[in-house]
Amino acid sequence: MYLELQKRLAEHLRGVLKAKYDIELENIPLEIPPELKFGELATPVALQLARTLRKAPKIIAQEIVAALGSVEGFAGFEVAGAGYINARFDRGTGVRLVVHAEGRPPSVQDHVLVEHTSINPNKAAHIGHLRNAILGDTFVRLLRAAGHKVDVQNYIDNTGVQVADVVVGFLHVEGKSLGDVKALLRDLEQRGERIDYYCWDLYARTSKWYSEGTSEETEARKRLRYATLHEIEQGGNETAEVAELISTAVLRRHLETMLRLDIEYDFLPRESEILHLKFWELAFEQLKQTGVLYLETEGKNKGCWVMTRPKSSAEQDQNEDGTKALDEDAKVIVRSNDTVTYVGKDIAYHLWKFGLLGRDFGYKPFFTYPNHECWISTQHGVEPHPQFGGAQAIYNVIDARQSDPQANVIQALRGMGHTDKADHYTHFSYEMVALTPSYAVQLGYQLSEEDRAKPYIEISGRKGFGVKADDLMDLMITAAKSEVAKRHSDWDEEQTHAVASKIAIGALRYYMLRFTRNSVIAFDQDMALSPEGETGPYLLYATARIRSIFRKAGITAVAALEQFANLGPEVVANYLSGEDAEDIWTLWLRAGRRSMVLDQCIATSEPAYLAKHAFQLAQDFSNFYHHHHILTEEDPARKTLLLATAAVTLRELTTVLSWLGIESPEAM
RNA sequence: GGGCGAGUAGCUCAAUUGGAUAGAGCACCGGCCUUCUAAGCCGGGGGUUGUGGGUUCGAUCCCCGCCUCGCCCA
Repeated sequence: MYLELQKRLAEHLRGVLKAKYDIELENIPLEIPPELKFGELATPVALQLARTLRKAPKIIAQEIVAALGSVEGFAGFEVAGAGYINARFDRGTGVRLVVHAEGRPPSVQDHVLVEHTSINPNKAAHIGHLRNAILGDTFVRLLRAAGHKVDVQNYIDNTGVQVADVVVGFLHVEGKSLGDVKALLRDLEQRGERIDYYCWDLYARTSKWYSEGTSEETEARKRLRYATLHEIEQGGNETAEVAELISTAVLRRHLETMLRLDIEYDFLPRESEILHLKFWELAFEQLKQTGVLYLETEGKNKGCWVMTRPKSSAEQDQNEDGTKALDEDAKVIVRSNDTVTYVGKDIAYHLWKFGLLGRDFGYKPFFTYPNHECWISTQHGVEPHPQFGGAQAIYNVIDARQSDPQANVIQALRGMGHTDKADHYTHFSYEMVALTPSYAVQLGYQLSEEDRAKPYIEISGRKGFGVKADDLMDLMITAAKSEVAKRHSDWDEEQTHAVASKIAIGALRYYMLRFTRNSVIAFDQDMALSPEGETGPYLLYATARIRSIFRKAGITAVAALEQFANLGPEVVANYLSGEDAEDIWTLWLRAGRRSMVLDQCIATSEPAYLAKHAFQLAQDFSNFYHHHHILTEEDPARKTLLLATAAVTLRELTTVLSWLGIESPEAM
């Protein structure tokens, strides 16, 4: 409703400004007033024009209102304050728009690529990875809801130092052979144990092992580490085979972990193929040809291929004679020993994403979801396969610490002349997840006095503060279960577990989404699961209450809305006027804001606005619920309206929750 | 040293990207179950938006200086 009426009013205002003042304004500012008494939409446009028109804003506002006349869907306009124009919706029309028009048909059909999760496949996923995956998955749902065609990618760095470390652990700390590792994998499989958990511990032990012993030993271990990394990058040897086995097994576990949160992927591009298919060599040629990279001939970066960083002051780019000055601050892309940096490989990968590389991965199926297949990169793939890459816009869900390398890749694209692509490259950055001190204690960690006073405890492998994603979900489900069991002693184990899982996962997802991206989340299980406040359970409780009403009323929410559609608009408008109807109208207004909030979320890459919207909807409903008793309402027309209000709230809540990846239980 | 982000109520966070009296949640105090789920609702107190200037009809938001914190690069 809001989106339509907003557009309609903007059109009319544009027309008036053109006809009356010969002014063409591209963006007419339209906002939602702080209070309902100011109407449903307002514009400060008269304030804005006061200067150019050399008139008092109030006069301008009055002239605009007079020229507007009547606009369909609006009950009227008035001038308020210093020169605001407040618009009132026609409530009968508004309600009809909410009932019918809130399911906007998808219109855009561009190809968008979202990359998220991207966990190193060398140990179990932890709580920080959950924020990444939940943010990414939610944004994918939002893009799809808005009509975009989206491919979901999960980039796998299976040849990096992290994988090398765990391989060192298997081969040199534990002294296992390739055969032993194979046997271990079979063994774990049989016992139903998790390889990612096994690696979690082994990785910690290996990190410790590096720093132990005499200085000769630590030196030797360091060399071993890089030799192992090198062998993995090379491929075609036993070390690489161990890495492949382990990283693939851990990757499967990660996909299973994410599936618990209803998170799926379409394609898993791997670092190993980027290396073996020589993506970098192609990119290197393009970078040289476009002059983005140049060979440094002096200074500390002598012999390196470097890329100039953006300068704050452009002066220092050239010497007085016009030659290029020595730029010590340039970003090294190829080191003097001919090895390429991570950023270099990333540039190549992103050329592929935009379809600019001129080479493709091989593809094979890897993981089967109920409704589709997830593919993985390989050197020699199968035919036929779906088409990935070549996107018009990309979003990389990567934490804020990576903003510098991400900026480098964007800069390289721009330097190569792909400005349009660079403009559609979004580093979807987010801050870390930490723990509240009390939750860290609850998890069994020893905290110093100083730590207890902090707002949050940073998760650190070194300090030993880590929470595995699966453990966290298990803990939350257990906690939710005991709450459910308290209230529904008649439910069997299966039903209790199913409802508790929905509550726990919903609580987790909501907690990860309610904060804007660049705020640090101090995670606390009790806060996330709290039935009060801005939490998942509070939202789910609202849906459960509405469902309960319809069970008792003996009709479905859909039927209630159909019945309501038969009521005349005048009747509806009549019931929606007056003081005691304000909370009903507020709820309809809120329900009518969904598509507007969706647009805002996508424009700003900020899913938190929808999380907030859902909360406010639930809050408005709770207020409505306590003021109007639906089932005992004696006036049949009014009862129809009240039921429809509950129905539309349920529809909106469940729709928005599904976009947030949260499923609501029938009862709780 | 350079770059990015942040500083808002006792605490954790918002603020439709320059708009009306800066809003929520938690915590605290008081009230509400014989009626659709009290995992709820209603009411109350609580603010010099780090700081000093600037831009303008109007600044939490934009510009400049300073202070503090976090991260990245060197």
